[in-house]
Amino acid sequence: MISSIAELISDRIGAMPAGERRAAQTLISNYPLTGLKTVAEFSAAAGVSSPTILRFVARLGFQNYPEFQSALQDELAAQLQSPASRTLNPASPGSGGAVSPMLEATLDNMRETFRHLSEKQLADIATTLAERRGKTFLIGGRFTDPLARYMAAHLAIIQPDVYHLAGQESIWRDRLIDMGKRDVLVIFDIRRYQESLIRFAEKAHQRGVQIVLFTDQWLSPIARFARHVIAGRTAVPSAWDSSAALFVVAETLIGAVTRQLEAAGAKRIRDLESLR
Amino acid sequence: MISSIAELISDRIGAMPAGERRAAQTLISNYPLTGLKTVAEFSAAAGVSSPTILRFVARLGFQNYPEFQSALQDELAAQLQSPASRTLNPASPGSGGAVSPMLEATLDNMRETFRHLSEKQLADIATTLAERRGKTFLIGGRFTDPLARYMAAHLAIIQPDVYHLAGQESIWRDRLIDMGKRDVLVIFDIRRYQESLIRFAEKAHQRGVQIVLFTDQWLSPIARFARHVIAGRTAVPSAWDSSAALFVVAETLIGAVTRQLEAAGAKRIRDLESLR
DNA sequence: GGAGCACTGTATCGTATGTTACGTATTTTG
DNA sequence: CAAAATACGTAACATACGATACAGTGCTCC
Repeated sequence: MISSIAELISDRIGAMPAGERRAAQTLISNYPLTGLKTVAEFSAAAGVSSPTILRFVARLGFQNYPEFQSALQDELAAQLQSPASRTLNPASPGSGGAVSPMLEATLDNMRETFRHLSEKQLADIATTLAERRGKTFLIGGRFTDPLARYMAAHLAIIQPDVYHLAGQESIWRDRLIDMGKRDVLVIFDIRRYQESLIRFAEKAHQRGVQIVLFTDQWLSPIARFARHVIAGRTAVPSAWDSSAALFVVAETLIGAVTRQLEAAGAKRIRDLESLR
Repeated sequence: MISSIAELISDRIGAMPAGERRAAQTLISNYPLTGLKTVAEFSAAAGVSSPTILRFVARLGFQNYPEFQSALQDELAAQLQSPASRTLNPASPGSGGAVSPMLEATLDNMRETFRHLSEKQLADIATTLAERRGKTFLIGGRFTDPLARYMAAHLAIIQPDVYHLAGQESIWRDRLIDMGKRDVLVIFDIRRYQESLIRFAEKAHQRGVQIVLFTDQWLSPIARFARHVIAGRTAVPSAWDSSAALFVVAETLIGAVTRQLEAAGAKRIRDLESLR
């Protein structure tokens, strides 16, 4: 079975005329980037004419050039999104043998999640949470609401006016009345994205509330309304998605907010310390 | 110094208008593939119009869209040629920020936690949860109760009679009446260990309830009464302890229980699948 | 050695793509 | 609250891109 285009090419390169073979070799030698460029660039790189490139692509079974490029992009996407398949490192020695693939996937998810998350972004979000002039609300979906609770439990200690929105939809929907521009709403929403949350986010957005969204890599529709979006990886070899990466981001944010408030010499923090 | 376009974006994303920010977030969440597609596709993915994409690209300093795409391709080329550099921001210079140390510590915690946790232990605990003949109760402390909720949210789907004990102490204390030998109680308790939880665990133990304890490496006093103890590492460079390792163990257990029930051909699992 | 065939490049065409101008909506500022 | 400024989308435009027809070239086989 042929799974990648590279395999497909090396499979058929023998049955190709000279010009197309040059095209194939050029593509393989710089795979898959040359194939993502224009036909003209590809042909120039291979030293052949554009029609030859198109004939080459047609011989591989693609209807047209864009279809060929899409296939390459899909392949690249799969490659980039699953770094696990790329790590040929045979079982790091410190792990001491058979570690569950579940853990490995989770660790990968975290690295990937943070790779797409710069220090600056995190600092910005922390600032949003630390310097908000109004109130902070937190809410989550079916499986992620515990994360909202976890974050709320910490933030509520170092800041006043932190509220977790719990219970029935009708209950927190009515709390929209209290929300305005100076407030921050932290939402956790991974697929399948919940209608009720989306509606809630939209209305909050209309009221000028700043929204911080924790979601998965496919981005909840709420991203439309969000001021800040954190996209965590959720794929693990299990029947369920993993929220572990988002959990770690949440903890990191809690730490960052705490540090900012400390640095700002917030009175509340000093009071807290004197209480301990 | 800014070396990658991703950095450039996250550096300026704060100073962008809403539409362009959505474009930026969409690109980052699926970096860099979205940027390699056409303007129309990019704009559709981000939910904005094409001109917004072009303005976004212009704001990043590119003269036109093709130039932007070329830059992305060059970056990708460099990345593909040196796969080593793809593991996390390699000691990103000037990272006075506390993100990397925090993440590193968390990852270490997980490895350490699982190093002291054999496959067999996990399997045993999963079996305890899967083959229990009575009910499952879950409860946690001030910061760990969300973990109990998270686990309950999943288990309650694949099993009947799973209850999270919430609210005031007096409420769940009274539920002791319902508990007996065939039941399982999952407790999350890290320091400082909560008196109320310890009392509760003791009474449950006296009634013959099987206790599964999630705690930190210093072991909650509840360990005396527990049938199974999971000791997670919690130390991170932050003002707070981290529950991330325990969270991952919880997720792993959820997955293991699910698998066991599937393997046992539980009717409920089949019914669930037919519902989807 | 000549006829047939396959391969490749040049030139042209239609179209999809990036680009720009303009009007409307939204936000910011005095 | 008014007015300016900024941001955003619709629609029209020009370009560059992929596709195709056709002619030239080299090779094979009789």
